[in-house]
Amino acid sequence: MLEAAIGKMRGGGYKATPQRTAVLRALAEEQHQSLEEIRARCPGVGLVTVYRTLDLLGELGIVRRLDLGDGARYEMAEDHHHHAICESCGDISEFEKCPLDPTLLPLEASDFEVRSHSLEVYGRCAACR
Amino acid sequence: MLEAAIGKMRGGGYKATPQRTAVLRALAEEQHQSLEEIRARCPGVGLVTVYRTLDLLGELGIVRRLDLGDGARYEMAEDHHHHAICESCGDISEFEKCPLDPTLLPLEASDFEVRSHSLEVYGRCAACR
DNA sequence: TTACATGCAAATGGTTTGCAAACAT
DNA sequence: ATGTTTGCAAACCATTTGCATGTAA
Repeated sequence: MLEAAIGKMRGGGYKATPQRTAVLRALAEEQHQSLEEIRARCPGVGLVTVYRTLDLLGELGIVRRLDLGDGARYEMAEDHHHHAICESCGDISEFEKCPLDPTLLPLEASDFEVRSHSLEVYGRCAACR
Repeated sequence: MLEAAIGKMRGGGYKATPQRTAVLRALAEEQHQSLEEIRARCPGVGLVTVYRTLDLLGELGIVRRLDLGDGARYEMAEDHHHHAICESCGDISEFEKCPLDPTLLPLEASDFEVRSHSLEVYGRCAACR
């Protein structure tokens, strides 16, 4: 899992430094973390380096950056899932099953080449109803 | 269209000032505009007021704030549509038809009450292929 | 060895806040 | 009259950049 990411980095001509792998490990521990959450998981790594590493990993397609209303969040791109955001308490949960019906995608017909997608569902969670 | 939004504002105990309606009119002119684009459409309104108005309209559920990778963008919440973002040139296009298959939504079964959703498709547009 | 990576401090830029003047009801 | 809204300037805070030092390959 991390091996693949490290391989991608090396393949791109980038060095697999301790800081970069530390950030990677932090990312693997939990979905959609904020920068501070990530940073808390790799205390030895400087703030600027975390930013630059996330940037690099983003370009390599290893991490995905998202903004669900509060600030920026990051997650491993590989594990495809979607978000359910409670508008009342702000809790974010995930679900794996993708309710997209590909035959209903109008882009199939057009010249747009679909590479990935992102789906967020907003509403109220069980606790807030 | 704007009438409904104005009514909602008044209903919430807020005044429908010229500045606020100017921002509303600006929003109605085009989808997913950046703050500066909105501002260009209502030159007389102060920067801070635009921010505060967008904030207010957001709370009232009239506008939706989104972040597609570049900064924040805003659009009228009422017109439900989705985004196709070209990863190469950054162009954003919309499509109306919603490819969501509601029966595949796993949340239906759980206690999460779905109010709205947001879908973005990433890939390459016709011009960039 | 050597080009790449790190980290501090400082710069930046979008967004928010304090406060006094203008306004709607 | 009274409470709301506006707008400037200043404060704020997340993110980026310059540059000297450290390090992976």
